[in-house]
This record gives sequence, C-alpha cells and structure tokens, in this order.
Amino acid sequence: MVKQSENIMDKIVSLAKRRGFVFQSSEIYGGLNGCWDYGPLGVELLRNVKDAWWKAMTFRDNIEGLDASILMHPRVWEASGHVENFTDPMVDCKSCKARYRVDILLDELSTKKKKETLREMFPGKFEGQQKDEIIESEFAKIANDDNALRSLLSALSCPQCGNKSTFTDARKFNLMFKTFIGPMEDSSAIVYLRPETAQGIFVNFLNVQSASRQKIPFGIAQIGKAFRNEINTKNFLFRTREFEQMEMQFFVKPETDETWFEYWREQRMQWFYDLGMRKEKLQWHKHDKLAHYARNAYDIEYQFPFGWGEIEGIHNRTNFDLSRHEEFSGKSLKYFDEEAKEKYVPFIIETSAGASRSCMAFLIEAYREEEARTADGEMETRVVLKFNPKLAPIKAAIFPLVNRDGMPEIAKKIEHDLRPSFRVFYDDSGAVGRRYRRQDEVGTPFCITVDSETLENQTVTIRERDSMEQVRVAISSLKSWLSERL
RNA sequence: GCGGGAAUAGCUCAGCUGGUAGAGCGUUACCUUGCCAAGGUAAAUGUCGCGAGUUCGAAUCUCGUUUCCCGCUCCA
Repeated sequence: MVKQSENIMDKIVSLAKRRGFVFQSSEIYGGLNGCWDYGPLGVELLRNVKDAWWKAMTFRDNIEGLDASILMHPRVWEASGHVENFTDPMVDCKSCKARYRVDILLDELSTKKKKETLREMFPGKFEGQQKDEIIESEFAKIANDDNALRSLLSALSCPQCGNKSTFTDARKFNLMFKTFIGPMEDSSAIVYLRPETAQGIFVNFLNVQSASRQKIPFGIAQIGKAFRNEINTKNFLFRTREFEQMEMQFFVKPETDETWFEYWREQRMQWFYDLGMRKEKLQWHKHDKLAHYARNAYDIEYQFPFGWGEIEGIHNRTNFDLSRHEEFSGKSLKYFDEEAKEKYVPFIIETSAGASRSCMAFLIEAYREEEARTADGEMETRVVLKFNPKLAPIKAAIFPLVNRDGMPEIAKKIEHDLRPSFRVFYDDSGAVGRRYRRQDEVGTPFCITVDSETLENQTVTIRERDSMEQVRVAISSLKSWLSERL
C-alpha cells in the first residue's frame, strides 16, 4: 500500500515534468531545495484554480478583492506575533537522535519533575515546599533565558532514550525570510517577506471598507505569494519555502462569529466538491490546541498518497488581529455599525487556502490509470487526468483524422476560430488514437476530430475524455457547445 | 537537522571485478494511417548531479557537496 502510493507520487512527479506541469527550480544548477517552477501546463492549471477561487469568492456583493504588497512595515509582524512566535527553539538528543521543540519538551514535564530539576540546578534554593505556581513561573523564566536554558537542558533527560545531558543547545529558527530595504544592511533596514497574506488584508481593513462602501458583514479576498523558511521541505509541492495562498478574511459583528464560521466552513468544502474532488478524499480536522489568535479552527484535509494534508484552514480569529494592529499602530480600527448604533472591533472569520497545495491536490485527484481496450482488442493502461473541465489546462484539441482531403485545412480553421475563446491545441502527428491518449495524459476534456463526413455536412466529432464516447456537432455550433461545458 | 536510499538521454532504466556510454518509450522529419498509444524509414539528444582525490585511464573506487525520495523530527 505504502509502496504503491510512493509509486503514484513518483509517477505524478515524472508526468509533471515530462508534460510541463512542474519543473524543479534552477534545475541546471542542481536545483534549489523546496522550490518548484510551474511549466506551460502547470501555470494554466494553477491559474484555473486561482480563477475558480476568485470567482467563487469575489463574484459576490459582500466580498472585495485586494492585492497587498509582499513587503510590509516590520511592525506588522510584531503585531501579528510572527516575530515573537514564529520561532521554534529546538534541541536534538545526541544519543538517540530524537528532536524536540523546546516548549513542547518543557510543557510535558510534570510539576514534580520541574521541581526536582530546579533543585538540581540551584542547590539549596528550592528546598522548601514551594507552591506549584512559583515552580511553574520560575521554570518559564528559565525557559526564556538562553543561558539558563542551556543548563536546564543539561539537567533534563531525553524522554525517548532516557539519557541525561544529551541535548544539543537550543537552536532558534525564525520562519520568516529577512531582507533589507535600501543600501544599508543593518537592523533598522530589516523587512520580512510576508509569511502569510492575511496581514495585508487586516491592515487595509478600513481602507477597503470605506473605499468600497461595504458594511459589516463583508470580506476581503486576496491571492498571493507567501514565504516561510521551513526547516525541511517535503512532498513535492506540499511543503515549499515559497508558496501561494488564496485568503479571504470575513469581517463580522462579534456575536455573529459562530454562525459565519459555520457558513464559511460549508461554503469552502463545497467549493472543492464542485471542482471534482471525491468526498471520501476530503475530511475536516478540528484543531484541539488553538493558536494564540483563534477561537475555533478547522482544516480541510486532502488524502494525498503520503497521507492526509491540510489544503485550507477556516479559522475564527476573533478580534485578535485588528486589536493588535490598533495597539501597535496607535490607529483605531473600530467600525461604526449604523444599524446597531455601536462601535466595535470586528471579528474575523478566515478562509485560507493553499493555491499551490490545492493545485497539487487537484493534480493528484485527477490522476487515474485505467484499463482501456486498444484497436486490437487488448487491454492496456490508459493514463488520464480527469480534471474538472474548468481546471483543465487545455480545453480542447483539434485533429484532422488523416492528413489529406483538405481535413488539415478545416481543422486549422477550427483551431483559429476557437483560439481567441479557449486554450486549444492542434495536433496532426501519428494515428488519431495516439493523439487522444496524449491529450488524456494532460487532462484535455474534449478532442475535436475532422473526418470525411465533415467534408460532406460540416460536422465534426467531439470525443469526451472520461467516457471516450463521441458525439457529432456542427462546426458552426462548436463555440457554444464548448462554452456550455467549461 | 539526524538516519537510510537514489542521482546515467525529455521519461523509465541497463552498464558485472575501472578501458572516455546503451535500451525501451518519448521527440523531430518524411511516408503510412479512415476513430482510441507503441506501422515503416531516417535523425537529433548525454562533459554519466556537481567538485576534488586515487589511477596511465573513473559512469564505475574514495572523500566532500547539492538535489530528490523514505523514516524520525517539524509543520505558530
């Protein structure tokens, strides 16, 4: 089972490269860890995913679009908590090679164990019957002091192998990429590549609201790149250092947050269903441990060949973000509700989808290997990407059945007429059966073939990708036939 | 970051104990082709991931490094 799923990922990665969906970044230089480039078909797929999302979100009267700058004032990230919290000090056990996040390691110690450790570190100081709270707060103090933390770690034993004094020093990783504005590379010039697009929406909340004359409840949608200096990247497009997000932040009156939260949960799951994902491949994952900003959080997970993985998060962020930005900027972000005649900081329901991850999920979801009968009556494997036609990179391929009797000319004419409206592809090489299969492999939903009957009555066959069945359609109605299905 | 595996043509891979590279598929051209890939003929394509070392000679041996995959860890 595991072996087969690895196999499927390998096949998809290989197909992705071969047919121009995804290439490794800087490949001729040996590649760059965790970075990928979208090729001719990949960029179409990604665009189609983003377009579908954009239409689903912003073709509403209560959601506005935004495209905020990737570089933002550094204080934004202090307010958001990323400067402080986007850091995970970690240690390794030198003996058994286990790795721990320091905060989790310390959290899991019992108060009793903490007391013992403190006594060992400071002989004589913790001999009496200290209250638990004192132990806990002393412990927290040490955990925040780099020097004290070092001796604390050497007093602890590894939960996995039980050896003592085997921890490495805590190493801090801030997951934000840093760079500098202007010619001086000093601390006053530091800016960050945004680790999420959401903050660009939060800080523009009142700008958008007043410019668009929206009333609460309303939302702001944005698609854009985000960057995280992940410790390790993994699983093709799943965990990369540069990725694209599709976020919509919905601003609501505080008491109505739970209702809207449920509304958006339902809407977002339905979006994936509508684009062809099988229900059994999607599940909800409820966060039990909530982040500092959230009141409620669910992820939509897709069943990748390597396991369940998050493709979208729907979070109730409360008024945390706007309140923090009020605090750090000194500017009011309160909204005056004319109807309720009250002033408040709105709550935010966040829907945050990964464009890159979704794109990969749609690619994997579409990938099928089927048994198909050949002309000789033998069964052979047919590789087909069963994209929803809306997502397919190429919408239709146009073939002359054979290269004579004027068929290529008619086919070329059809291509020329359709191209302004649809992404189409012309192919006249080899046998028509081979051309069908080639299009199957990149998920083209329709193949239009000019045959001898075309010469007589101006109709062509349209072969449907999934059923492989054909219908005859008049050349004059091709455009409307396709429009209805795309 | 640790452990394991891998890296040879666009893809999948062969190349045994060192003698400067092959196959299948794909691609391109021409022919053939009358509806579901793998007919015919011809052609192009690799400094064997990168860098050192050993050697008269390295795809092959040694070391380093990069990338990918798996496991651990991590994923506010």
